[in-house]
Amino acid sequence: MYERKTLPNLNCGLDLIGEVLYGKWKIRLLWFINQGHQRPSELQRKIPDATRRVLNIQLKELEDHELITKKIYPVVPPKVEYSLTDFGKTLIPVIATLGNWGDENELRLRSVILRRLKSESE
Amino acid sequence: MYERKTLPNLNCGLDLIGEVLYGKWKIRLLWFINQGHQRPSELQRKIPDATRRVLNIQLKELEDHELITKKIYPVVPPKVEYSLTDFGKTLIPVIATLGNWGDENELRLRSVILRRLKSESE
DNA sequence: GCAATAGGGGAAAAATTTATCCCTATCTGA
DNA sequence: TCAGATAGGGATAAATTTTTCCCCTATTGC
Repeated sequence: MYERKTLPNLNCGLDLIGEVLYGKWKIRLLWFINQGHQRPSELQRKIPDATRRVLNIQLKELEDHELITKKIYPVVPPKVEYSLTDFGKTLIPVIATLGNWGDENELRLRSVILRRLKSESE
Repeated sequence: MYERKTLPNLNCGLDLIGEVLYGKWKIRLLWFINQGHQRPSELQRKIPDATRRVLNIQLKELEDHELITKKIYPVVPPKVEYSLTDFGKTLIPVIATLGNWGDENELRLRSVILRRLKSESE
């Protein structure tokens, strides 16, 4: 595992939430787990652009941060289920706020993002 | 400037907001600009851990995404002021939601984040 | 014996983001 | 005249994150 060389800032609320939510797929993982897609293979199907590996890594981080729990059923073939902790559930409205802003401004966002991408590649 | 090799996902609101808010200092930049700290040197003082360079780069991205505007006064020494656009202002409540969650859970977050950092370095 | 299933993990490479270093310019104040 | 404030940029290095590739577990069914 990669070991940080510089310590993160933990000065304010924004630093703190950033520390647990940063990660390309974490927010989506929380969202889908909340929607009842709890098994690793389901999550992979919901997020096909991420590799299995990264999802595992980010799920582990979410677990370490006590936002989700992992339940391993001792059966064969293995069965694993992730659930939000009570703490993790308190994040759902926050994530909803983010998603709503994105949805409400979809057209404009798509436009400015694509414009910037194009100008970069010139 | 670095040129992306893979296109970002822009499927849902979460993807879209992520695209404009990802960046280590962007949220803080928006926050401080909203609080009236509009000049680059002020912003640097507010965010001493970031280098001048990164702040400039991220400010440029925020500008390209139409969240802020940059006004250059033709004086010497140079004077520059950033302001939120109307679009950018709509993000403030969203950022407040993030910061509030972080503040409300400060102790717990600090604890789980530090625990994870320690276990990493073993 | 072999494939399918369901879940993982290590090592190294690639992608991406941030940081470092050094440079430009002008004016003010000591 | 030199230091410091103001704002900025290019090149390169370092840090960090994500992807790729290949491997492992154990059981069931054929």
